[in-house]
Amino acid sequence: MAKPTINDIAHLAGVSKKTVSRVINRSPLLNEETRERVEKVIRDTGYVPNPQARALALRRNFLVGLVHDNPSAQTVLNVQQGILGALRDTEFEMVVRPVDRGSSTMLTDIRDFISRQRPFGVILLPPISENDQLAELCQELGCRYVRMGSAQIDTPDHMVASNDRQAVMEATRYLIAQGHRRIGLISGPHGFRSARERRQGFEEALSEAGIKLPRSLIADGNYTFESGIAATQSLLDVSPRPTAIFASNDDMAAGVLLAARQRGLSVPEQLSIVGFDDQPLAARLWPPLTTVHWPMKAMGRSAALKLIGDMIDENEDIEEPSMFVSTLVKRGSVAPPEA
Amino acid sequence: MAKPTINDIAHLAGVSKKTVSRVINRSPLLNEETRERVEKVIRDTGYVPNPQARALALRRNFLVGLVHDNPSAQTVLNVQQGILGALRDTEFEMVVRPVDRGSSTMLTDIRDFISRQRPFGVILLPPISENDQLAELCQELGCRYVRMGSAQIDTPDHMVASNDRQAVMEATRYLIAQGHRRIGLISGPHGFRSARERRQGFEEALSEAGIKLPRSLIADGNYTFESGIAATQSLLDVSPRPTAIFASNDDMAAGVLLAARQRGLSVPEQLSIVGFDDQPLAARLWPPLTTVHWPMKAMGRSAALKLIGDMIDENEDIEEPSMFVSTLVKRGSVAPPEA
DNA sequence: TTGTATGCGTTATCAA
DNA sequence: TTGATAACGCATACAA
Repeated sequence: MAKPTINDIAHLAGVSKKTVSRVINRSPLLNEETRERVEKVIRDTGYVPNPQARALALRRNFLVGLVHDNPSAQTVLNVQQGILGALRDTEFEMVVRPVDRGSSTMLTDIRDFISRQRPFGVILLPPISENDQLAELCQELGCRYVRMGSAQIDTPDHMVASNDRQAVMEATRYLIAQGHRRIGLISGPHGFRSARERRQGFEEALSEAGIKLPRSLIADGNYTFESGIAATQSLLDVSPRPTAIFASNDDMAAGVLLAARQRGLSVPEQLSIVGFDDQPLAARLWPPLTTVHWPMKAMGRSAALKLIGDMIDENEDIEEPSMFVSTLVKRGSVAPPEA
Repeated sequence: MAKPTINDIAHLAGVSKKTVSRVINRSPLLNEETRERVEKVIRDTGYVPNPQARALALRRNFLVGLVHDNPSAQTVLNVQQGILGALRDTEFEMVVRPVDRGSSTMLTDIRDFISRQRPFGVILLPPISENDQLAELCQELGCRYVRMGSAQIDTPDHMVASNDRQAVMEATRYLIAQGHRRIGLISGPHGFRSARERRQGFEEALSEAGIKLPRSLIADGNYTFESGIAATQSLLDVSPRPTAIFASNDDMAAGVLLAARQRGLSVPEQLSIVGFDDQPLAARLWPPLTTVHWPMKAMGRSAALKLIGDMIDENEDIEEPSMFVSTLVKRGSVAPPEA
């Protein structure tokens, strides 16, 4: 049989379409036996409402857009899992929209996407989430949005943030507590808010301990494995060389590990390493990487709930948190410096 | 201004809706100046057709479903990139649908998804793509589908496969050519077609070289890092111990590396390792992992094009390949065995 | 080459 | 508590 429509159900149940519609939408003003009769027909026929038709009539659809520019594979996936967990058992679907932040047409591309699909809302991943023009664009187009990122750069209803600065401060304090004084930093790319926050957390922890950080112990990275290798090479050329390195993400930390090995330095005995992200990779390296856990899955879930919360919450008073704390995961890549 | 509709455009251009519709759908029978006049209005107003309305009228929508059960983060992401590349500049969007293959309701869940959303088509990832009941379900529901996997288990129009067996044969031949005779295998989970194909490729290469494989050199894994460690421990207990190990995926190969290190074995001098997948992880390990490149991105692209090809091809004669070859990537984890 | 009438499956309005 | 009728925005059949 062809797919039944609301008309078929109405006919079979001997009621009007509107009544069927009321049953579907759990309208309170409905005779109980009418409801049961209609529900039986729905069950028997396996009828499901057509989302496209609903979208047209309601003038809103059930798509949540995930707009991103490949922060890192694992990050994207964690966020997706979080979002999909929140969307589970709702009528919402997640559509993924990758963009190219290097392209001059990025804003136009996103504008086209939003004005074409008119998604119920969009979730913006870092680093493009840091782009204020993008947020303004969403406002202008009347599209709900939630930004994810490493600092509170929007109002709580539009933002799910991690406190990267605080987390890196704690990680750095841990290195200091282990006895390290010469600690190198590999920063993230210029212009990334996450890079700035992590760097500031690092610097604050040092200054709080009264440690002066020579400029030579700060190396530029761009979040790639290769940049981690290159940055480490320059850091290890400094004399006296650092006894520990904080890399602003795990991929770069993996590069540190490789570069250290190439120099014949043993980790953690001769060089301690701390990363950021807590990707699966971190636990697979040797020694396993001490790193900051970035709760992107939980944040993705929260972002999605912020977006659709109003539509599904029976009890609307559940307020999604807009700030998440990252925690240090201690594994094997940190030890006290050699005498 | 509210979003303009086809009616507004028709009105502004002084034509009927149908004419506007013809312009949108590039109907050939249209007066050139009429077309230009309408197109100008469309440009000026920034009009874009409503996909939901189109979907309703056309009785088909523009959603491509990606149904999977988390093979591995990187695999999912590679496939997504491939699909999204193919969908780029089309009116199609990708919706992601994770399911739980362990759950008894998996088929029901997917049935609900398909009959509710009525996606234009679905792409099924391994391992659930190997489930024939799932393919039958798609047929029954009249939903286009393409299965991805490690062997040709459906007709070419429904299948994008990699030739895992062939690829593993070549990888194993490479180990043999290096002089290895005692080679251990860590298999994938029972019931996975990819596991079977890879194992068979391994066994065929050995038998072709006249090498008899003792049962003790085959260890069961389940594609996780941890299972790679456990399997390696049992393999290295065999006496004489193997000089090389083929792990059926990279995560397990990373486990081999770790377990070897725990035993104090140097890689590749005392133990050679070959993996499968060519995840980014493979290049970040030390030594970098020799592994089989699994072209999931290209396969995802091909799967998407197979699905929507008819709708977008100007020249319909481009036949998407249904078989992809995986190639061996030689890095540092293989060397001749010690004397 | 263009327009009219009608349908797609749902919800909203307003009256019964 | 229910139903008739009109949207929603677009496409198709059939005329003109």
